[in-house]
Amino acid sequence: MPELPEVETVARQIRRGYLNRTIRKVDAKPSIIFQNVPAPEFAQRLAGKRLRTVNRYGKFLYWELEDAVPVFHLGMSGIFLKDASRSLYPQHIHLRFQFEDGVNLYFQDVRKFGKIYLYDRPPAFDNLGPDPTDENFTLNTFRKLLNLKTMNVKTFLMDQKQIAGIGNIYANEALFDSRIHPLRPVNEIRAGEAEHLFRSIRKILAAAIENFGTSYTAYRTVEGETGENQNFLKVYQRFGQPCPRCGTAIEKIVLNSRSTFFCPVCQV
DNA sequence: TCTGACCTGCGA
DNA sequence: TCGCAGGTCAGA
Repeated sequence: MPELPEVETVARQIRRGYLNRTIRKVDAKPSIIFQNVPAPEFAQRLAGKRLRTVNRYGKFLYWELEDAVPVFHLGMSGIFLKDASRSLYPQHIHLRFQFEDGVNLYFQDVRKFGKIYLYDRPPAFDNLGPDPTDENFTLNTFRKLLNLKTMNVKTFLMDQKQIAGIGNIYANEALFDSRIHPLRPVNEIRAGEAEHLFRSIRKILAAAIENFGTSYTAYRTVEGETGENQNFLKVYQRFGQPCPRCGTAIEKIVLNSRSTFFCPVCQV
């Protein structure tokens, strides 16, 4: 699934439905998605613990329980579901959390690119750049990040070491909104353009969160519903369709093995 | 900095 | 059968 808006949607829904509940039991299928502890140990260490906080940094979701902090990265196809009967791929459910009062939460990941870690305390995420929804992420910080970089701007936006949370959909959309060509070298972006891009990133991500994320393929909310933001995308997956601003056909190129969509007239 | 590898499902 | 899909790594 999942870029920042999808993970944020999931975090909010888990917070709303599960916060302060105690996990009675965890069923964990052995799987390559478990990174630093095997599935049985993961299950054993969470049993009996109360869910105190649900947090997100970039594309990472993490929970705080008494002395255990599970960290989830949803990869390309990881989703949480409260009702297993809403799963289209029950054979790919890796985790079931049984909370008190018979409430369940399932983790499904068809492609198994997701990753699950277990720590004693919240990680620092110090290998990641700033989260663009954080209030400490200012235009000034953004400008400093852009300086001295020679990579193209789309690669920059998707590089989690630079900024944490933006993936292929929202990199395309933010560049369209700010009228910047995806291949522009970062250090050649002018001050006014940098400010426009900064505002576009915040605006695009906020709107996507409002719309419960983008369901292009696998992503579903915890309720099992599709998001709604796919109805508002301007360029992503719109190759050949008219640019909503100027009517020119949207172009598609491959950049770092990822499809990249832009308007060849509006974006310079 | 680029490419392939990791996985599975789907549609052309 | 092939190419492609909201991601990230290791290794050339």
